[in-house]
Amino acid sequence: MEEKKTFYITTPIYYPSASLHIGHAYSTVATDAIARYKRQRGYDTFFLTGSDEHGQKIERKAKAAGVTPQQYVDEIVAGFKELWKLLDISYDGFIRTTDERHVKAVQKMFKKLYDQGDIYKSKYTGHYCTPCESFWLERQVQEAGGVCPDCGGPVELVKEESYFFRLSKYADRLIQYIQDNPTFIQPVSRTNEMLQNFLLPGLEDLCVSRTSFKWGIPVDFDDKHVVYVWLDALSNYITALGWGSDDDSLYRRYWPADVHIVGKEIVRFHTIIWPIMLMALGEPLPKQVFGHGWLVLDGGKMSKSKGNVVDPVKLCARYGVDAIRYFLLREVPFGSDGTFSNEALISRINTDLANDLGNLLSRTVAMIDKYFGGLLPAPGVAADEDAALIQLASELPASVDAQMDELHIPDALAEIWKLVNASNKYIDVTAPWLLAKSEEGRERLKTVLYNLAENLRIIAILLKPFLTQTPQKMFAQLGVEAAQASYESLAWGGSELGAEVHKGEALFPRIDAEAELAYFDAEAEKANPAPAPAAEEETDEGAPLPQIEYDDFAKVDLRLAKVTAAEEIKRSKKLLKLTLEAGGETRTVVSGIKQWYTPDDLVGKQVVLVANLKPVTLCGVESHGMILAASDAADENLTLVTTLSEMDSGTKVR
RNA sequence: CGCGGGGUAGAGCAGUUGGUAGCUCGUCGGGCUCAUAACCCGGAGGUCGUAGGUUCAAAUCCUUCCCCCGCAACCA
Repeated sequence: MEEKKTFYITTPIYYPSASLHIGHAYSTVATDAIARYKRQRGYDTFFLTGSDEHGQKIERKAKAAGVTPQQYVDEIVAGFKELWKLLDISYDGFIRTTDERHVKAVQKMFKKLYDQGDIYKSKYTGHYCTPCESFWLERQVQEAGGVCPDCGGPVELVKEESYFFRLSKYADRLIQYIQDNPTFIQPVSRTNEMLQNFLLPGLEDLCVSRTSFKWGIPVDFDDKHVVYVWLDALSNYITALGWGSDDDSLYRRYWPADVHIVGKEIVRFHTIIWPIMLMALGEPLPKQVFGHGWLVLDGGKMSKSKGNVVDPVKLCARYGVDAIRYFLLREVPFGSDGTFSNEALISRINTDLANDLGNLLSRTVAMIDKYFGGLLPAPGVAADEDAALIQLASELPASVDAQMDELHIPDALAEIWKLVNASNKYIDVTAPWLLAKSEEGRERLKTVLYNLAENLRIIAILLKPFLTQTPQKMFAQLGVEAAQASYESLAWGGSELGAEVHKGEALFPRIDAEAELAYFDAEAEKANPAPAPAAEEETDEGAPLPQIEYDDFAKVDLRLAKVTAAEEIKRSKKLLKLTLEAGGETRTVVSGIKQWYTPDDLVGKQVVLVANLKPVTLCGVESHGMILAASDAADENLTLVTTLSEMDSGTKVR
């Protein structure tokens, strides 16, 4: 008995700290379409999705909500599953990183890697905020301005004990693998990015445990530690198949994965950390990692405060699942970024779905109804214009395959639409309404309508992986029985003669674009009443800080200083290196004002210096203090603070 | 000179083994009346970011510069 070829495909596992938006829907719908396509072509397919549920952020959010972390994620993950149900996502497995099977397998994996020396215990220094009980990296603290990123309070330098994974040990092997397998990272442009940016410069070992929070998988031989993010999350792709459990039959059947579909932001982890984990475990690597682009919103990035978060649930309710699936699959080249806008969505629905496909079905069925009493006639007289049409229809499956083999989903749909468009044109050329007027014309008319019905049947079958409801509706109107609706019956001429057609509802009612856009505006207005959308950052920054004592203020040593020299820091987009003179003392200050000032602008100017700020190194230059500037929240405008009249430098400012 | 991607008709994009610049939407005009004011045909609209080079021939190859977008490192 010959075994069916297997196909294993995955989405990323999503983080349940908030509801999913259209971007998550995009990844998942695309993966679903590929999975359905492979199943249709006879592959023994396994499609995995899931949720990545651990980490400090979840722990905190749960605490804030007054529930346990488990309760918190349970609720959100239930929402994930609802959305996937709504979008007709045909996953075969749903892995949660809180699943017992996953927890056990990760512990086993951790132990194995530790025992063989690929994970080792070490210490690293970082910053600890006592009130928050949080541990922060140097970088995070710096980004927050030298304070706790969460509460804004002081942090203390501590050493935390951690486990580290020896990425460096396997780097050479991975580089070799990537070079030997040019299709491993897709699109190929990402291959260079990974090699040049991360692999060739050298990998640092990865911190894989934490002691600063508890919501994670405990390291079973050292219970102060929980497994930290990547080891936990990435391993889902094999733990879901039973790796490391008593029953690993799925693992043996499906691994290695044929393709991991991921967003471009996590290509790096899937093409560096994940393969190295597998190498260390002695398991085969996935055949391909495909990084797709993002749906960028028309008015900029999605943000709650802009009121432009696109909620897939609402869209489906308004336009139907297939309209949304079609838009996601068709609009954006798979692998590039694309724009999401209400205009583009409406345009796609109206042009492709309503005008082209829906109307083609409608006019075909109406004519069969009108001219032949609703019964599909046997072909009568053939004519020259038939041959090209039939050939196009016959070759269509292969054309679709050629695109799907490369995961060119939008192009596969475009191939199908070639037949839709050719059919519409065929009606125009053959002019059935004229044929209906004469007896000999009616013989020809039989052929024309048969050909149209047959095209529509083939189109519907080929659409099945992409649209989940429309093909059924088409079959119902065309009177196509289940036996003729399968992929196996795809060959030209499969429509049953005398089948009874049924005029039905429009597949996709045309949308009044103007009215619809007005509706969206009204919704946005409701969700986000005047005054004009305030950016999240703005509200944060604009909010008054708590009152302080004069003593607190007096701790800041502000001085006038004169800029004696200024130069760009080449490696940096933002930084200028300034040499200041203040009361006879010379010091170097690094300031993020490159965007607004050139060195020449600054030399000779009097500025206000925060003289007693702890020194810090930025882009390799040590900075002693900072200079004051006013800037708006969006960082569009910035101006340095100076004096109305010049005073001696070093003069105290208060 | 950190890495990478991109600059082609009003918009969004194809087009790189070099050989008369194409698609979708929009726009203008025409046709048709079976159909969801849908469908079909045609026109207008581009010195292919800039400057130079190779060539009989460059969107395509080489070099210069400009601009945009990610990533990385940075607003003390």
